[in-house]
Order: sequence, then C-alpha cells, then structure tokens
Amino acid sequence: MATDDLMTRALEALGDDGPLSVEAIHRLADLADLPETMTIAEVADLLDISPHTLRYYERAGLVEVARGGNGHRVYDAKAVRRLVFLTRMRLSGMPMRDLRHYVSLVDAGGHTVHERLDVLVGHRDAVRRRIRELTLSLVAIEYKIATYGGSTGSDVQEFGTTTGTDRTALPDESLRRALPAE
Amino acid sequence: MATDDLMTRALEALGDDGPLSVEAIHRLADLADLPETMTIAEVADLLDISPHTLRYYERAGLVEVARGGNGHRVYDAKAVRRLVFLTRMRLSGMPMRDLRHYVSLVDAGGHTVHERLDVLVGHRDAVRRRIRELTLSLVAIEYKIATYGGSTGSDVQEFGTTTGTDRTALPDESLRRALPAE
DNA sequence: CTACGCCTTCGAGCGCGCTCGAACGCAAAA
DNA sequence: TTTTGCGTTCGAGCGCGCTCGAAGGCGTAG
Repeated sequence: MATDDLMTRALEALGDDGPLSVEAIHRLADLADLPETMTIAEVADLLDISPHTLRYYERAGLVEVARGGNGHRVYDAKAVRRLVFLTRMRLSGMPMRDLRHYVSLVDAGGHTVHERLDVLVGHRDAVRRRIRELTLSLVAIEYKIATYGGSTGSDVQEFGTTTGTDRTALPDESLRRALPAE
Repeated sequence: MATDDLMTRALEALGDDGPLSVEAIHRLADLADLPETMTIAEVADLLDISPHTLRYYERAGLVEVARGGNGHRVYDAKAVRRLVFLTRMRLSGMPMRDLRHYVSLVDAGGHTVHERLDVLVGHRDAVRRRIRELTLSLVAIEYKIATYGGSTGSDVQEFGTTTGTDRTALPDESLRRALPAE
C-alpha cells in the first residue's frame, strides 16, 4: 500500500540535517566536562537561549543560582545540568506549569520519585502523540507537493492526470481523500 | 551502537494510537462525500475546532463563507475543503501569518503556483526539523525514564549500577552525557 | 576620569492564537 | 406568547512564554 511507502520515505527523509544547530550539538555533546562555574552569558551560549530567558527561568522558580561577590550570577555544574534538562523539556513542548511542578517535586525530596516518573511518562506520551501527528501532516504535505498542479478550487480533475506517468510513486486513494484543495 | 537501537524503538513506539481522536479520523476519512453545504456547528464538529475559531479564521481572511437567508453562515464543499487544509497546516505548526500569505497567493491566481510550492516546501522542511527535534528529545526522555533512580542532584553514581543487570538494553555513553540531572 | 562592557533588579510590553461575552435576530417548540 | 436554541457582529480579554527597557553597579582599558 502506497501510504506506507510514503510514510516510510517521510521518516527516512528525516535523516538529513538535524534541527539543532551543529554548534549547539557540539556544545551539548560533552556535558561530562563542564566547567566548575559559568557566567550567564556562557550558559546562554551553551543552551542557545538568551540571558533574559535564563533570568526568567530563575524568577519562575525552576532553578536557584548563586551570586558572586560582584552580585553576578554564578552557575555551578548542578544548575547547568538542571537547565540543560529544563530546556530540553521546553524544546519538546512541556509547558512551564508542568516544569514548575516537576521541579517542586524534585525539591520536595526523594519520596516524590514515583510522581516524577508519572510526569515524565506523561510527557513522553505527549511527545509521541505530537510526533505522530506531525508525521501524518508531513505525509499529507508531501503528497500535496508531489501532486501540485496549481488548483484554485476546482481541484478534482488534476489528481487523475499523473496515472501512467508515475513520476514519484504517488500514494493511494485514502490520502487523496484526506487532502483537499489549496 | 545502542543509541540507534533506542532511536529505532522510539520510532516504533509511535505505532500505538494516533494523536488524532478516532472520531476525528473517521470524520475526515471520507472527504469525497461531503454534504453540499454545512452549518458552522457541523464544520466545527468535523474539524474538531470551535465555531469561535471558525469565525476567527474567516475574519482573518483565510476563507470566505456565504450567508443564508437568515444571515447564518453556509459552508459549501469548497470552503470546507479549504478549512480542512488550513487546520491541517495549523496543526502542523504553520503560523497564521504564513497561512494568510498562502491564501493570498491562491486567491491571486494561477501565476503564483511556484511561490505557493515554495511555501509548502518550506513548511515541509520545518515539520521535518520539528519531528527530528522531538524524536531526539523523546529518546532523551525515554532514557531518563529507563534509568530513573530518583537522583536529586548527585546523579552520577546511579548511572553505573545497571551494568551487568542490563534490564532494558540501556543506550550508550553519548546519551548519558546528553542527559543531566533532574 | 571617562568610557565601555557586562552584569543586576524590576516591571511592563508584546506577539500569537484563540476565547469569550454582550447584545441581538430568527424560527420552531411548549 | 414566551421560551429555547442556534446563530449573528464586534470588541475586548486571556494565557503563554518570553522579551525588552530603564536605571544602576562594578571593574577594566584607554
């Protein structure tokens, strides 16, 4: 069935270039050897977010950051590791609200481990659903691109024209039905 | 390499239940036989969005909808098909701004086909990047769940305990390095 | 000494995508 | 006739996640 083919190719096509910038990957590759302490600018650079956002996260109660003698923030390795985790969760769509909840569990002590796992599992499932949702949309978009003729409303006649030519192994009827005009 | 294994399993795990509700899939399965016209409530039900949102899309210039004798909106098949497309693009993360642009191209006539394709291809690439981004996060989250011991900052010692037991074929070092505390 | 650069706190503002509510119209049911 | 239900227009409000800017401190370079 052609839908599976397209789905497979859609998934394969993801092997191109990552969505994370190459620098960001490099910077995150070796979390093992983090410096003892970092400035806000260094952390911002590491995480690819602005100092403003870092201060915002701190204000939101997601992380505690010490101050140096000059009043400047001093991020130790523990704070940085937590921020790496937090930004990863944010990037995958976890709301600030849930993140605050999770952090409060962590700070509450070891007896909250079970509930923390519930949060993680819930988010994992949400990410899975979102990926699936996006993959379905991707298939639809790729189909539309593959069959695009420039329809401006009266679209039906164009879908029959490529039978025989078969320029890109077009998907099946179920897709055609799911992909309307424009 | 174990990372690939986890990645593969992460992708396979997506085969569970779709993110779209079963009803929504059923309702969208047969776009071929749409009724001649639909009310706002019917379209809202079909697309799983609120009538408020439908009016908002119309106000935003994304679609024109006729009025019946009583002043009520009358959605014809063409409008419904466009709205199906629009909601699919929205669901996959295309901003309203881009959607407005695309619609303006469609309404401008056939000479904009090339530019329309550019928009679609651009969005396709964005969706691909987002899927990849989410997949990476998913792998990280699954790793964290699999190895969770309840670390509260001093996390390092826990990552060595499972060597030998090998309860779930844990991934490799590169992942460990990418997944910090909490 | 001045200027620069990087940092601080705090409160306000912004862009997005809805979401809501008030005030009203029309038609069928009780 | 009154009520119920579904619709209309329009403008305002909301939740989210930043993002910005003002006003100032501190330390080094020129």
